[in-house]
Formats: sequence, structure tokens, C-alpha cells
Amino acid sequence: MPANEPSSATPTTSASPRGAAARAQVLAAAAELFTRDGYAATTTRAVAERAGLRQGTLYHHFAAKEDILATLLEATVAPSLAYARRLLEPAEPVPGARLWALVRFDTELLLGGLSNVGALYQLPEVRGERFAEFRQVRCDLAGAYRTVLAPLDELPEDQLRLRAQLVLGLVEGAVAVARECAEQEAAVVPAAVADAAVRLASPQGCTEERLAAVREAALELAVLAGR
Amino acid sequence: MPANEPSSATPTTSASPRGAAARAQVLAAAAELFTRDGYAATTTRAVAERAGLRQGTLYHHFAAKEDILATLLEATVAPSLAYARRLLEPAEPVPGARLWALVRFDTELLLGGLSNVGALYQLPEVRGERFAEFRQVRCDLAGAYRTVLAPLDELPEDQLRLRAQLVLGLVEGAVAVARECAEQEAAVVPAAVADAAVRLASPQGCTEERLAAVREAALELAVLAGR
DNA sequence: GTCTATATCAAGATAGAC
DNA sequence: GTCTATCTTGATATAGAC
Repeated sequence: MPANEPSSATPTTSASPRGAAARAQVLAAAAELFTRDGYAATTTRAVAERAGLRQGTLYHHFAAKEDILATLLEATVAPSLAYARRLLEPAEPVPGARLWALVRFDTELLLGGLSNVGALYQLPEVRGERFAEFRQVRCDLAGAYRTVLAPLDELPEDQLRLRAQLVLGLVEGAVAVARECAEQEAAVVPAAVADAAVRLASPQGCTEERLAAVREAALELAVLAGR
Repeated sequence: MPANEPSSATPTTSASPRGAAARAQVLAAAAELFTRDGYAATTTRAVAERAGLRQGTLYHHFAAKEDILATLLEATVAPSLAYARRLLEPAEPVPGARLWALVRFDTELLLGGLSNVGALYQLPEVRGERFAEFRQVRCDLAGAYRTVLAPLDELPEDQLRLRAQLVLGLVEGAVAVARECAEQEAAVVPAAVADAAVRLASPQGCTEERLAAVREAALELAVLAGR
């Protein structure tokens, strides 16, 4: 990756860890290792080494190990919520279109992001104080899921909550298992999960034709929402 | 908790950890703590204390911390597979009935068992050597899911695999989120997840009526399969 | 901003008395 | 079979030179 910088022109901007880029390298390294080996089992040494730094240097960028995790989580869930909000602006052409678009976006984000940060959502450490802000955003996202689920079925509030949880569980669970078996199939997963979400949220049934219409409408919505 | 045993009548059978019961107490304590705080973050001291033992004593029942986890996992997945096999013996009265029964059973097992051992399935530690046997059983269970999914949809093998993964993801994901919000609602979750699974596996749509028929047939199957 | 070196602490596992 | 030690190791985080 490093192109060249034999001499020293601009000290703060070099290819290797040096400077501001180091922080980003640490985040990328942590995302990889946290998702692969688990948060608790990943040492700060391993993160630093992978980022091209020494262990102690991490603490000039993050005050504690938990801060690295919190930064990762917030950076991952924020785009989801932002996308969900853009998705809610235009009217929904076909019931289920918003749901399809949102589920596909989230699955894609979790699967394709730097790493499978989605799997980190359920870490026990996330219950701590340090992660309150993240959990709040996460909660707002769950609300968005309820909103996009509502038009598909007349449901009392608590049933709607449960269904939103089911769909969230589907997305995160599917992401967790998707990397294990599928390799090149990963490209199909987001759409498949979105299909599945629409089906499971359609109480009076969802035929292939209807699903096709939902997909098409969702793709248009996705353009409007900027993705 | 200890009722009384001032003198010493039968040495191997007393109320507190003493004797063979200790092993079971350790497992119960570990299940609770591993699922609540995570495996890596749970110390053997904490497990021992909750089991009413001292840290060192654990090692007379298990050779290592990982052995506790492995025992828990195997004990949880084995009933699922056994149930799935019994479910496959009788003919399927209505397509989807087996799926419904299996999903409900698994969700119930994971939710209601000693603890949410299901959440432990995705621990990074489980990739290790020590857990090969567990992963094998898990793999067999995935095969059973493919079998019960097959009658619902004409699907090429790889698509069927993906769908089985989706359903497994749904079950485990739903279980993971179910405890967070729902309290007394937990009783509704298994059936709701089973409904959701059947819907998402029914490509040509699944109306309320059909779902009702599936549920009824599934309950009969469940009786035959011994639960 | 990065390094080396180290303080500090707690974890898993073992030894041997009772 | 359980206890009280203790060994050994490896972790996070800090201090201070460059």
C-alpha cells in the first residue's frame, strides 16, 4: 500500500501509521480483530501490531480499549439511522418497499463494511456505561424498523415491537452466519435477507409477483435516499 | 440457601455443592454468567463463587475453562438434533409443519433453557479445536433445517443452504434480542418465531389460514416427536 | 506522535493439606 | 471432593525519553 516517501516532505502526512492516519489504521485493525477473535480475546498489542504501531502508542489516540470499540460501533450504526431517515421522507410507493430497502442497506453495511461490525452489537461489554450513546442510536434505528414495518400489517404496538426485533434479529443473525459458509455468495445475501424480511412481515401472504414489485419500488427508493 | 446440615449424615448427598451435584451447579452458574457477561469476561472465580465453590475446586470437575463451555454447548445442541430426527420420522401432514415445530422447539430451548446458551454459539472461541465435536453436531442440525425447508420451495442446493442459514440466523438472532425488551412476552416468542420462519420460507405466499393449518399440524407432530 | 520500559493487577491453572 | 495457598503469565495502562 505505501507508495513512496523516502525523504521527509510533509511530516504529518505519510503513508504508514504516522500522523493522523494512525487513528484510522487502529480502527480498521480493531474492526478486523474484534470481529474475528472477539473483543475480550483481542489484546491491545495485537491491534497495535496490525496497525503498525506499538502497544503503548494506542493510548495517544484512544483513552482506553473500550473507546476503540465504542467508536467503531457508533460509526457503523450512524449511517444506518441516517439512511433510514432519508428513506422515510418520500412516500412509500408499495407497502414493504421501505422495509426491503432498509434491510438490504443494513445487511450490506454489516457484511461489506470494514468488517462484520454487526456481530459486535451483541457483545456483553456493550451494556456498559461507555456505550449509552450507541445504544440510544440503536434504539432509534429499531424505531425506524417499526415505522417501515407498520404499513404491512395491522398490529398492536407490542406486537409491532416484537416483529421489529425479529427482523433485526434476522439481519444480524444472517450476517453472522453468512461469512461462515458463503464466499462469493455474499453478494446475494443482502437481497435475500430483504426478501425474507418482507415475506415474514406480510401476514396475508406475499407472492413472488408482489415481491418483485416491492423490489423494484425499493430500488427506486434507494436512489432517492442516496444509495 | 443452605437449609441445614449441621451434623454429617450422608456425606455425598447434601444440599450445597458437595458431591456430584457440584458439577451441575458449576454448569448452571457458567451458563448464567457466560450468557450475561460473555465467556472471556467471566472469570473462573466468578463461576465458582456462584456455584458455591472456591476457584481451584472447579478443576476437579473440568480440566479447563473451555471444557465448561464445550459441555454447555454440546448439552444444548444435542436435544435439538435429537428432536429434529424424531420429527422426520412421521410423514409431514402439511408442508411447513415440521419447520414450524422445529423452530418453535429450538427457540424455546434457547430461550427457556438454563440460560440463553444460544447466544454462545457465535463466540469466537468456539472456532477452536476443543469444539470440533460441537460444530459437527451443529452442522447436522443445519442439515435437518434444510430437510424441513425443502418441501416448501423448489430450490437449488445452494439456495437451500442459504435459506437454512437465514432461518438459523432468525432463531438465534431473535433469541438474542428477545430477552432485552420482552419480559412476560417471552412466552409468545417461540410461536412468533416459528410463524415468521414459515412465512419467510413460503415463496408463493402464506396466508393466515394456511399458517393456522400449519400450526395445528405442527402441534400434532410435536406430540408424536415427544414434546 | 512514537518509542521503550515498566507499573499494576488479575486471570487461569497447580500443589498439597485436610 | 474441597479447601487455602501460590505459581506463572499476560493483560491494560502509564511514564518519560526521543
